Amino acid sequence: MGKSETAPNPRTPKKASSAAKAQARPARRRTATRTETPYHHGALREALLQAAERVLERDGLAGLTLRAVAREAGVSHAAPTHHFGDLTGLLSELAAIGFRQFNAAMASACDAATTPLERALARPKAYIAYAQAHPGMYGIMFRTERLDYSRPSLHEAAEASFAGLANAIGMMRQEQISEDALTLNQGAAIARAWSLVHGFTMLLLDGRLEDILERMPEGTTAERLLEAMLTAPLAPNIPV
Amino acid sequence: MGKSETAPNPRTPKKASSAAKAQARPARRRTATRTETPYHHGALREALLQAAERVLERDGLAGLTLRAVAREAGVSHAAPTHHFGDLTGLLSELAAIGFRQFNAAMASACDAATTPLERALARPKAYIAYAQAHPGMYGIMFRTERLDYSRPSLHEAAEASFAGLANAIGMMRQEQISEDALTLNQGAAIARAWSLVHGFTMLLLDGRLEDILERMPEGTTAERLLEAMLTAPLAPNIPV
DNA sequence: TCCTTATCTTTACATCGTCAAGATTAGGTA
DNA sequence: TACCTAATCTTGACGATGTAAAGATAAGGA
Repeated sequence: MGKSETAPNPRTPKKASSAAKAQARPARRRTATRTETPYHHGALREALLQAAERVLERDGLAGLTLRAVAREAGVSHAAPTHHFGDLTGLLSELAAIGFRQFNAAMASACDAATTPLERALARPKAYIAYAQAHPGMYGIMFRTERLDYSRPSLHEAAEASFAGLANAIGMMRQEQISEDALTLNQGAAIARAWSLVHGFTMLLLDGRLEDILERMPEGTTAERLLEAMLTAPLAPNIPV
Repeated sequence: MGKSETAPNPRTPKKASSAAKAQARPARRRTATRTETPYHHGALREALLQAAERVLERDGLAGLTLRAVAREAGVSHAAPTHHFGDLTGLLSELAAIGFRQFNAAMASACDAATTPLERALARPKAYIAYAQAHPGMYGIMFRTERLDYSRPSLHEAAEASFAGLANAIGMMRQEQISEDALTLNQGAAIARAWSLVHGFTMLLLDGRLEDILERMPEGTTAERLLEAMLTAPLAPNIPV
């Protein structure tokens, strides 16, 4: 596609889109109509984040570049810099959004559960369901190396995710889990639950579980395998 | 560092390094000494893979580029193309090497174990030990999206890794695990073991377990947490 | 000895992240 | 209201990357 990088700003007008035509825009003639594409966007930061989410869903992790996001939002390639600093900044803010979506999905799944077994399975199921529905977002959150957890939004969202996990483990073990002190068994339980579901999800998204699924009784889905993994009895005298 | 990309090939002479000096090499005068830097490397493929491993250890995943590998090996930036096709090819061959190292480490750890408990813990411990010792390599194997499993070397090495896991699970369960048919419980056991250790390793390498480790009894190491995670009794009536 | 082919270099191109400088406008201040 | 500072956005440039094409060089068989 010829789509030259230096083409005039094709941002779509937000309101009063009428009478906005035949604008060759030779160099930059503004202050007249004002309805076409204002120099100042007004809410570019949010627009960029939404554009990034679209690009991520459309082109995957590899296609998510600063310039692609700027193109998708219809601004110049350097516009994101002012709002996010650099690529790490954009990815971090996007990851924060992902964590919030993620937490919300697990919380609502948890609320809908009634029996103890349902409650125990609700979070893991919601976990992999979110990852399968938004693999790009999950990759931003857990696969990328370029994340800056010193950013408050990301730090808070990730912290909330961890707190939700710890809380769920506490509920299952029917004991209070303190904020700043964990027993060995408590830490082990949290690490086990997190590792299990996170590892399963990574392997699933990477297609590494297909070998297993193919060799299992036909019709075995990933969700069924997850359920079996979480509930199947352990062999005697064997810790894992 | 001025290190111009077009500087004359600085490959170090392999043997007979004497009498190889004062070579301004104005344009390309070869066929005379032959001891300096032959146009044909002779074993460039292996040299590139070793260079890639060095670059990976030195500069991490982000620094591992085709051109950096070529520089490290002292050849032109397009030389790797002929041997690996593209970046995916190089990464895939490197990942295959990683899987072989990985399998060897786990196998030897397994052989050294005597008691059943040791045998059960030997593989997981060797798994995270390898990942901690070679985080770059582990990243190539499990974090990169650019891997081509249709390459025979990578396919075989990854398959061997999986077979080793399935075999270990079979030993622990004291049952034969067939090549092409898995019961639900067998598949669940394999998925559980793999997910647990893989997830734990990813979280550990990403620094996401530090929050947990800090809050646990002081002196708790990652290895201790792993051990507890694998052996701590599960709470009653709770599957996870 | 010659010639085909594999190997390696050179050159070029599109794309990327990032920086610096300029253009434009919003919003407070007189 | 008029101005002015600062925020916002664009333009242009730079070095780095992956990849393709074309040329140079040497290896190995005919």
